[in-house]
Amino acid sequence: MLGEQKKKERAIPVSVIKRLPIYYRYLTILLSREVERISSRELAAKLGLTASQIRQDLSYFGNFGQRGYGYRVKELQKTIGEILGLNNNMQLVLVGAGNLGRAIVNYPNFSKRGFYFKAIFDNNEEVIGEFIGGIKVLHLDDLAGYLEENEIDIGVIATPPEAAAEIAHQLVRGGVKGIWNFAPVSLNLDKEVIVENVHISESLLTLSFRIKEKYGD
Amino acid sequence: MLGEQKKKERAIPVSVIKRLPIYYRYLTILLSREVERISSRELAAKLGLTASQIRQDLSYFGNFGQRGYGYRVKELQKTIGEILGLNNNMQLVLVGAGNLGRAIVNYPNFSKRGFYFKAIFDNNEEVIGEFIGGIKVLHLDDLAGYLEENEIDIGVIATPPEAAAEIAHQLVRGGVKGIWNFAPVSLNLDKEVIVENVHISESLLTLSFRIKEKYGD
DNA sequence: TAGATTGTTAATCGATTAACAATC
DNA sequence: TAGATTGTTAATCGATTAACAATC
Repeated sequence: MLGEQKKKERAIPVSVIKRLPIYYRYLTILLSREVERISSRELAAKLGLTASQIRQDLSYFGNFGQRGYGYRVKELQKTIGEILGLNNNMQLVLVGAGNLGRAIVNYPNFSKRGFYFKAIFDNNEEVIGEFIGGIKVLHLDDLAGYLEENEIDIGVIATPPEAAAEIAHQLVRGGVKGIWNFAPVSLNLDKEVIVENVHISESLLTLSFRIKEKYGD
Repeated sequence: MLGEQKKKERAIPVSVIKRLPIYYRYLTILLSREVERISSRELAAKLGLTASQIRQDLSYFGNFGQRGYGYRVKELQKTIGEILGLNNNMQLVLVGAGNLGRAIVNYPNFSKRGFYFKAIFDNNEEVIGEFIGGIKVLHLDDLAGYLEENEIDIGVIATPPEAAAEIAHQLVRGGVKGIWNFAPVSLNLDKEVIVENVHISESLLTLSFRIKEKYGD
């Protein structure tokens, strides 16, 4: 395909990477509505961005548009999916079978996008043996052994903060490529491992600040 | 206090606001360890930032440090808490009593930081009447009426994406100041309302991209 | 063709980093 | 005082926006 050959070798800024999932989600919706084409201007209006920014972002990966026409939704959605690695069949384990862990495992469309939960671990005897999203909960003590015997790409941490550091180390020793961390701690890990943090409560504090700023003290 | 008088009138960049909760969390940990002082250099090392950046950030709000000494942990923690509005007693309602909603309501320390969940709404007859975190689940149909009779600051949306837009509108009509949105949709709302999105799955796609980028296709 | 919209270069804007005088 | 570290200004870096030739 034309786009791939023209792919630039400049490094992709994090800010661009973070917008790709936003594009992907909206294009998927457009696709389900059988919309065939969309211009950078329309897309920008819907997502609260600028047309320039979208064209600039996409240009990092190739030429997907057609001058005078816009972008073909189906093609662009597929290509962004490929850029994001959604066809790479990632194997995941979850540690922490509380409400948050359950919410994550039961999140729809993960398997459709190539993310497969293979095992769940917890240290609470009461939940061990239980099935969540069709997956049996194993004892946390079996995590290291499990990781030795199975090739896992991503470890998901949904435990209380006290437990997170030790679990992260086990995951790293077990050879995961990335950690998706929901525990409210800064994991100081080897730079080799890619860590994506979701610090839920921090965004509530940000919201609180913005409300205070606007409505006064 | 000295700091407050010197407060600058320049607008606070979003990037700075987003780091305040990070500082706050770590200072709270230091405080629990009875650490008395910390320098911008030490703080930077722990949080993966630069000392310059931290000093620059804090200077938006006043002069909290002491030259040659650093920052008093207790004072700085308290001050950042005030900046974030953690003493403002925010009233919240949650819509959506699934796993994610339960995880949010049961998140520790919210009430300690001034966030109070007052009511929970769902449309699933099976959960209505149930108590979650000590709060009774009411029927979604009662949301509008509840908001009329109670002054709520923040509405939390933890529903499937299809329901989110309509609920957001009800929350806005009901007079909330901010929306904390966990549903994977872009809410196109009146600019008056402050929206903070937590799009969990998008960060998994970002992680996937980074893994793919590093380990090849 | 005429109109529309991309892809890309250049200009602007904003955020981070460096440097250092002020000062505890 | 001497050493340390802030607060702040200036320099750098990076990201966004504007502009427009290329072209469908």
